[in-house]
Amino acid sequence: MHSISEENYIKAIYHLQEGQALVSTNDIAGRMKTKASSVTDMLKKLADKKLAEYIPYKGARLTENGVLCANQIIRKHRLWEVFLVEKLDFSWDEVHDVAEQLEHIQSPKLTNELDKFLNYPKHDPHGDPIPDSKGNYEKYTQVALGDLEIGQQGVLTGVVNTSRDFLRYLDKHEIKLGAQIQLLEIEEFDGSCRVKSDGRELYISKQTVESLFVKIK
Amino acid sequence: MHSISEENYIKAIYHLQEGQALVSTNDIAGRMKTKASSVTDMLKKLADKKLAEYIPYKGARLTENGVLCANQIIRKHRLWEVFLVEKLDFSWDEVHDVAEQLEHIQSPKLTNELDKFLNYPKHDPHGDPIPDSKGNYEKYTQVALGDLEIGQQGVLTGVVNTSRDFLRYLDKHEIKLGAQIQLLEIEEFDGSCRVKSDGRELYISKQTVESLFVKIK
DNA sequence: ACTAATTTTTAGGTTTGCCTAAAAATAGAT
DNA sequence: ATCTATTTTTAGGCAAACCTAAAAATTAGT
Repeated sequence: MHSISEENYIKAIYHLQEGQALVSTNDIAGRMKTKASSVTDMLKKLADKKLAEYIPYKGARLTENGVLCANQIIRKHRLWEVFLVEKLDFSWDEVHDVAEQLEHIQSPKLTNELDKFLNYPKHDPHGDPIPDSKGNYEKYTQVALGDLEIGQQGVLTGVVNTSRDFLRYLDKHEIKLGAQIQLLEIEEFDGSCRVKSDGRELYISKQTVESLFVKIK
Repeated sequence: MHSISEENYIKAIYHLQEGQALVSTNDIAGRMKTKASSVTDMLKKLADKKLAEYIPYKGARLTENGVLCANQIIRKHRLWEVFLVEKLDFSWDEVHDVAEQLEHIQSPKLTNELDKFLNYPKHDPHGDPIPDSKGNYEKYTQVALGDLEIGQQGVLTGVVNTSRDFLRYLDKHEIKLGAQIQLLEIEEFDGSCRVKSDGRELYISKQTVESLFVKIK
């Protein structure tokens, strides 16, 4: 098995290697809030364990095994987030730190039973997809709310910005994931939008529009 | 906060100090499956943190603070056990290892919300009492099934032996916690008993009788 | 292309929690 | 009461995961 520290590095590399061919030591250090020298130590260890390929001075990326491992951690993280929000009345902005702890619990049975208990959710409360027990997840087309055509509608599936303030703002205006949302008008002057969600019309700022993702058919 | 290792020692001392004035280094080492020298190291640290009193060569016991801490860990452990059995279809004999991991998750909100979600259970699936958020728990009189008077009845509240085999045996014979159980007869010759549980009469061995606890009024 | 700036690695150190082996203290037996 | 056996502590080490500071490699500017 892998230590919690190893798992955290795996997760960090996974998120950083999106697109990138190789992830730099410094980028990992930034994300992990450690020093570059600590990252070098760990990269050697992950390479020894065949979880990452590591080319000194060039960078690293996860092997197939490493990606599999990352998917399992992310699966657990996101399932726990669903649990916290749906069953224990946590709000979006409170789940992250706890899920960060829960994602390291080792018990395939626990993970799979939790998945069943939650009715095999496909997305977490932020709209991010939840990998299944084999590591596969739904890669639907997400598009920024602001990129919809006027009059077009979609289902709110995710947020880019996960700052506490932003999530509180959404809660306050009762903008919920899974809600149908329709773009009615874009104000030329400041980029703000008039949208319709759950039957209510509301105005939202350019910044908010850019932080919301919708799934379109 | 306390490390996972510290928490495990606190829990071990708590369980061992029942009755005892002081718990010996060796007893702790036995329960923790470590060496006595490691225990000495940790006792010094716990004493520094005012979680235990430690008298070299004599032994240790938890301070009031240490007991409070132990109660919180036990609270979490037992709440998670209820969750696993009631919500995720785990059986008695599968919950321990997972609960052992989950008990270290740090989030008072999580613990209290879980408690609420489970409807403030008073006992875990083994019949052990669950401390409330202040560390108080119901100390009812538990008595070994074999110590009942002939004809007396009680509610099955706990098991001493938690070996897989034993728990499976109970499941197989549908002997469940919370069931009303009445002692009908003790066989002089081998100590086995005739009991009545949930309307069914069954014979159980001396060994089993000694491993079952009942709550009497 | 060569030097300067940046990035990355190496070397050596710290803390936590464990270990073994030896020394010290306590408990038990006669 | 003394000697032996057991328990406990001390001393010194090891691995994981972090750190700082210095050295080495890479990248970038002109």
